[in-house]
Amino acid sequence: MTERRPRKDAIRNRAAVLAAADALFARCEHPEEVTMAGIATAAGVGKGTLFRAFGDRTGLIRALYEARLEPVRTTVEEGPPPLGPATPPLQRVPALLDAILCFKLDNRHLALALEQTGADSPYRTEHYERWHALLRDLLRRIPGPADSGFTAHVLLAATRADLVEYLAGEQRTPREELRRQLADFTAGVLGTRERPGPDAEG
Amino acid sequence: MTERRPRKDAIRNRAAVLAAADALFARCEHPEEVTMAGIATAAGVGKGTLFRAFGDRTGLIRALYEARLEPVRTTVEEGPPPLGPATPPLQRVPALLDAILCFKLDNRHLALALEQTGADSPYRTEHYERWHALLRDLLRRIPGPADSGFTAHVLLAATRADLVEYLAGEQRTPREELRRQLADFTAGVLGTRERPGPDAEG
DNA sequence: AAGGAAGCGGACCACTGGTCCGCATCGTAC
DNA sequence: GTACGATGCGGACCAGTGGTCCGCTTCCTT
Repeated sequence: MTERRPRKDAIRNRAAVLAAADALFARCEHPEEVTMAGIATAAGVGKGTLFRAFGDRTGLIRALYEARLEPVRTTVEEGPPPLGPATPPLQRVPALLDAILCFKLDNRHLALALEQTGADSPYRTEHYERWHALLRDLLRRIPGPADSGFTAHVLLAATRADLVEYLAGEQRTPREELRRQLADFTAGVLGTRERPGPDAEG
Repeated sequence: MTERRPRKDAIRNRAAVLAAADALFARCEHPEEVTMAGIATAAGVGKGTLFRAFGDRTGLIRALYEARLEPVRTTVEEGPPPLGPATPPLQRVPALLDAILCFKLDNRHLALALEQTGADSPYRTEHYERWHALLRDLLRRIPGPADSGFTAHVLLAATRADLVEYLAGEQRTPREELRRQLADFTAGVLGTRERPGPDAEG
């Protein structure tokens, strides 16, 4: 329990590094062209400081990602409907997926950088496990013969960073259309799709 | 038009490189520990030969992958049902996805190596475009309000190499169970699942 | 047989993530 | 305020990667 508080220069440097990295990832097209040395320079610190504070490149990216994701997580875990825990599963599942999709759209560069850290599978990260567990539990409360765990994986795969990047960034699919497509697909999986209707195909 | 045939030593070397790379990828757990120099040494050629024949690392992996995939492609394009073109969409879609899943299970290392080539998105490859176009066209012939293109992307995302690796390799999901889960999910998406309640046109 | 084209190979290069340790900075005890 | 040990800093340094280059070898053609 002798958790000594970090020194104030350490705190300042950590913040500077995170800010610099965030800016660099936002500015650059391909995440791999953001190097550790570049981040260090941009933050005005030495490389050693980066590795001391975050362990390695993956650790830095993960820290950045988690920081950005934190508001979403809070809203999901203790916010009001339709994202919060009080929402019935049939509405919460699509709301959750939409929130994740929007997050990835708003943080494409970061999400891409994180998933592209080839070293370890993107499935063994804490935040993936969390989303998956939540989604799986929600799906379990919705009648349907398909395996909830697998369905949760596939629904999450529909929001993978590189797919989102491909559709939104390269194919220029507009944000709202992408959201609608995901919602439609989700509705189909959940069986909540409105029956024969005027589906205005755009 | 003046396509000169390659010299015979070039042909021999190319084959040797492909064989050596295949063996190395099969032997190693993580694809990134297979280096170009290692492949060259194992094949008994110089590094220059690798790059001359395949352009870069991605080119080599892609060539290997396409070579392995070729039988599947042939079966799909001109084979008998349920994979061949004579099959009605409602049966061909699940058959196609099952074939892709099995292929990835049988070639996990290669598929992983290919998808992990972070440089370019896995969505802009020739074979992905081919699978996607085929799947999308099949889906178009099945009534359903969801966007066929997007649905095709998500169904293909369900067979992504790292997800398959995670489920089969790390979580030890048995092959047959994985196939069943994918089939179940697909059936749900297609609406071909025997449903107790409201059946749409099907 | 001879000449030129195609291909070879491995030293070489640029650059990366990551380490290391002498030195500056900080928090604390007096 | 000052002295002092602990904490953190920084950038030279390292190992190892993908990729290039060019003198030399092998092959094909005539």
